[in-house]
Amino acid sequence: MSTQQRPRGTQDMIGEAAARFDHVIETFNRVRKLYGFGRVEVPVFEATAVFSRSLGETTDVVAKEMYCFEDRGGDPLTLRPEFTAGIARAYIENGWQQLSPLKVAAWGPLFRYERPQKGRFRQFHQLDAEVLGAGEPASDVEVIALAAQLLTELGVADRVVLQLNTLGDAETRGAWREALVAHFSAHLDVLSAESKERLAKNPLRILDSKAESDKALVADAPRIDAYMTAEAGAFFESVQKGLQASGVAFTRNTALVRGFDYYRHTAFEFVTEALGAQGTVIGGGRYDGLIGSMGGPETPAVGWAGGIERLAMLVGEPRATPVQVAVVAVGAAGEEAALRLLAGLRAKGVAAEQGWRGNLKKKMERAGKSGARIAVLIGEDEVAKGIVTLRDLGTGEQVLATMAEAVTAIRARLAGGGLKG
RNA sequence: GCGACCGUAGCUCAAUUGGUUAGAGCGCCGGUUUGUGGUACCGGAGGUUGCGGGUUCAAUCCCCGUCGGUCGCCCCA
Repeated sequence: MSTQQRPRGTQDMIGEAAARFDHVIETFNRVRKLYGFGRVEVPVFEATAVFSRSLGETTDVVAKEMYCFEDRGGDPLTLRPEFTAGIARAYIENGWQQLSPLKVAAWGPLFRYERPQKGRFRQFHQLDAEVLGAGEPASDVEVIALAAQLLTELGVADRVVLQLNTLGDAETRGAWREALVAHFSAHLDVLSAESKERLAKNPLRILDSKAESDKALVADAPRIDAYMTAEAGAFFESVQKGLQASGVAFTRNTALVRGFDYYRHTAFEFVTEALGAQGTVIGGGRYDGLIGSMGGPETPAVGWAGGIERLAMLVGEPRATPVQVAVVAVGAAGEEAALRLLAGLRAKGVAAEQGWRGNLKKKMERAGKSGARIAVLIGEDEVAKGIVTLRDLGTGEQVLATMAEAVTAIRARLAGGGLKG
């Protein structure tokens, strides 16, 4: 492995792993259309400032996790570490406020220079759904319901719980934050080293500290509910009612927070126990302050991102999607007829392939492994008589069909469940 | 960036206290069957034991470094 090795934290996938990955994306694309989310395409790299300004210069992501480079013209660029900043930039740059409320979805690779672990990679992939230009709590409900249905359709809902919290409006958040700083500052002696760090940079994060020594302090910490403005309280209430009406179960987690100041109101995470420390499979919230802080019009927005690798690890064996028909040319005599038949089948939407190599036995072996339900044999005899031999690979029974009607006969049999019929 | 554990055929794993030529199952290739797959039997290919250095008569095994993975911290999907 010393010669050519993939970069740390990247992955090569084939077979089942690739199929799981693909299954997550296909399910996402299907479900997001049910909610009227169109596709948005944004670049994989952006001017570095797009991320450093939106995420904040001092955050870990910007300070030590971004893949930054200069292109040949000397422009500072960065491989995207998240979707939201690029989408927000595009919204501002292209005047998409005219289209608001804008419901968009994306998926693709993201890059973070981190220490890899299970479910954590340097090139990883996320699903993303955003509503831009809507401040109504119903839009929060909609994006969360989309995520919930995605998890249900992936068959992982029973192993994932939705944790919900609110960060309030700017006034609420500010007052709560002040109270938290005061509370933790009064107990510096027992605060863990990590949390002292957080106190300066990101005090809300102390709430989900894993340090034993912090637990008691965190339990006593002021709760946001005591600082909630009437408006913020009503908003949160409305989101919760909406989720109930939508049939989406959730639990309140008062320690669930977002570090960036532009996050307001709703914060949520879909969490599993099955992936160790990387338990969050989908995380999101409302970020009403972001687009304004990036120099755009003040624009309310809410959205989420979900880790494709993490979801792929949770889904069961994806149902295989083998070809339906294996065409077997027996000797040189059948080769052209086999190609004609393959073209005819595929044109009619029947998944079909042929094994190119080996004698009949080998080709049949390959046909069996392909998972096809029907093998079609075409050799000298068939060509001479203008027929094909259909073999049911499940039962082994064989019938003949005319070459001219082969495609319809095969389709009928695939629909009918076998050669009989 | 910090701490701990791990690294043997494509995959999952063996290999006595350091001791001949590093084995097995699955998979792959070929044959038993010159127009018939899945089960069976026979055979074959495939390893610089991640890489580099050290200790030793002798290293898959002990030591150091490095690369990669895993688990946790930070942070986060």
